[in-house]
Amino acid sequence: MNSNDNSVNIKNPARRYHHGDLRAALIETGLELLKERSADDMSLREVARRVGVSPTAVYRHFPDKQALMFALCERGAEGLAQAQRDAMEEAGGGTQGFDATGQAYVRFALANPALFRLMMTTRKGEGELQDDESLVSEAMRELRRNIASRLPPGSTPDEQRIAAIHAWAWVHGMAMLMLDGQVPASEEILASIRRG
Amino acid sequence: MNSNDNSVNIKNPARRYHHGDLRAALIETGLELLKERSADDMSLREVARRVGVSPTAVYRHFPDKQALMFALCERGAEGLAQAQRDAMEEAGGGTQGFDATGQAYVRFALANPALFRLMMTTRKGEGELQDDESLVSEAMRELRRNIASRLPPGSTPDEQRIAAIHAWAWVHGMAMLMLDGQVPASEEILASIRRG
DNA sequence: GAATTCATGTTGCCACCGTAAACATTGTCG
DNA sequence: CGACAATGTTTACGGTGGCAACATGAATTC
Repeated sequence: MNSNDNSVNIKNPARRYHHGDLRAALIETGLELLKERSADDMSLREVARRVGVSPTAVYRHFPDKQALMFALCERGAEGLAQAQRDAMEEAGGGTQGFDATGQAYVRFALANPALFRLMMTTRKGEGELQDDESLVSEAMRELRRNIASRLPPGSTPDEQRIAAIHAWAWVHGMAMLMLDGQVPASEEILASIRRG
Repeated sequence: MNSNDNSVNIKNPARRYHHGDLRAALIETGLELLKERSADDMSLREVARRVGVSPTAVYRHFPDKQALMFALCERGAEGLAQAQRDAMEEAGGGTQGFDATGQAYVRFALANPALFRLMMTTRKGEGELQDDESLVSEAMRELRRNIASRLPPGSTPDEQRIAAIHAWAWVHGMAMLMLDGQVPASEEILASIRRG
């Protein structure tokens, strides 16, 4: 009944040589580990240890540690996007919904500090420069769409773009300052995030 | 004529057993290294190597690596505070000055990415909870003072506090998104940081 | 000025890390 | 059944932060 057992062969309870679905297990365990440690303090070896597999087995499924971390980021980005959608829907759209997405952003960061940090510092292609889409900025599509509808009519696309960036920066700064302990993560301050 | 030679004994150009001012040299070299590598990729041993000293010599001046990093943060915080004051003064105070400090904040982050990140993730006492003052938030005193004067008269201290936090979060989010490559660090966007 | 003390270096070591290379086991397909 | 490909393990290497023991030399005391 161990829900963390991502193994496919459940016939024999004894240790099998082949895990069954090691890749998924590594990701799941990695995500759990990120609830206890920062991404920097999380070692590939520890993930492997928890899954009950040798350190180098990981390399059958990920070219290097960074690739594993990237997989964790993808999961995180999904979660953030989902949280955004849920918040918008639950608040019934409109201004209320817009405020709710901002607060949901910060709450997601506070609930998953290590993962959130990792997501932010990880870019899509490991190469230096990117086109303009990162994992996270995809999750921000909702935001961008809603920003547009909240601007005075006749705004140029450039104005919309900048307004979206400013709104994102605002909540993102809030999240980071709280994560870094520079600003208390109090409900009072959380609630003050409104009226983009 | 090596300006990086923080040694006191300059008589003998040959390697001396005692460095002279190793502590200062370590900090200076650490800051230089932070211009090339992220804080995580910077090793205590590499700093020692650059200074030309054995790795464990560092421990005569800092209890552990974190303590060295903390010393770098202190320098960084000074630099940031200075940049803020300079910007305010150069712009001649007032609204112009206020906008200038915000842009100076982001520009400082872009100019010292690794140091800025380190400063933000490092808290004063290594213990969990803090009183409300961090290294960086000291540098933000200027901001807080100016925020107060830009609010409608009769604002409560609480409103002032929250307004300052929002202003800080805004520029901080801008800085982080640019550092993380989520938003281009273009002059256009930089210039859009005004009217707190 | 010589002897002693103490701050400040060094060497050697340990456990841990990421990861490459070689080998072992097992599921799959002809 | 037999061969092959996929997926594990073992071993090993260089790098890391940090501890303990030792070496050096500058400052302090007689």
